[in-house]
Amino acid sequence: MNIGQAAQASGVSAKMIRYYESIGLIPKTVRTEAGYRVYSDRDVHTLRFIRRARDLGFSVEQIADLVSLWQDRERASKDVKAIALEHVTVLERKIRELQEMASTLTHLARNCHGDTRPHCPIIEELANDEAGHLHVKPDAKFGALGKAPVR
Amino acid sequence: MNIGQAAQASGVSAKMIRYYESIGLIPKTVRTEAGYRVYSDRDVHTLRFIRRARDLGFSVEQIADLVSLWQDRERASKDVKAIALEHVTVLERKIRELQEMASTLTHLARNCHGDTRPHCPIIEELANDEAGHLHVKPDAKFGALGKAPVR
DNA sequence: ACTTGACCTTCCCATCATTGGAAGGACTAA
DNA sequence: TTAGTCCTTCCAATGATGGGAAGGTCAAGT
Repeated sequence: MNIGQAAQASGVSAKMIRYYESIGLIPKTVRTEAGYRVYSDRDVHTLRFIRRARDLGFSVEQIADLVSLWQDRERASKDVKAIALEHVTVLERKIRELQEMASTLTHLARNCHGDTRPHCPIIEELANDEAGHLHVKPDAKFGALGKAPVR
Repeated sequence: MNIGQAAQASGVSAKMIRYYESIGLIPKTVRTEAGYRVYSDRDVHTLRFIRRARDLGFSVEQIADLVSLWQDRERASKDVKAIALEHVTVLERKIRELQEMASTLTHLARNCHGDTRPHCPIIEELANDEAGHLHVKPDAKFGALGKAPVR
């Protein structure tokens, strides 16, 4: 199977497969004489495992751990559980931050007429020198919405 | 006021002030003969406005809009409100995604003994060829947790 | 006057996951 | 043979930010 077919079958783009190989998340594949990468069903299985973990928001670093645990038949389930629960903690913190942002904005928007007049509490709050702070102080983990990498 | 003092007073790092200038979010400042940037209280006020908007998760692009609306005394409040509400929509979608990730993982972890035996539903779910999909399909806006840029 | 140390300048690099594209080789079907 | 699709590697960009180097400037203390 060539990389394109493996990509199709696993849901991981060919670009990302090469990238995962380059960073050592997956081992280097066998090549044809012409240099084409060749994938087995087993490789596709691994790629799907990786894609699902990405869908759950695990970082590549965490996925590397999960993959090796997956392939280790002697592993303790607590090792896997620990990674999962740690990730849940991070997810929940981020959820709280976003909820605070959303509720602050919703509150401000509710008090904004939204008409053609210039008065607007949203702008006024942002410009307010007194307040000095808003409800949310994002930690150094997640940035603005709308641009970050993905999947 | 030099850039360090402006940074202190506004809560925006000197690095970011120079960056914001380079991308045109804030205008080029006056310089001393030696080339030092000089800031007024008004500039600091603008920087604080920007920092608060960042704290609420607005992208630099959105902030550029907000800043120009802020400085336009004739602007209609609906223009500001529209930006805020659009952002709230994005925030809420992201919150939902993260909640689904967290609940899927929590569910799996609850069914994992977390002992020294190898049996682990978390790994099994990730490796499951049948399921083909998990609950969450992140959109192309936000990446894995734990690494993205910020504030 | 000279040194020290804190500040400033610009420039480049790294992050993280991902996409895009260019240039060129390989394969397949007509 | 040729067209078209696939593959290869390499380089660049994304967004917001931090880190650091190399060098200039300033203010205070000796």
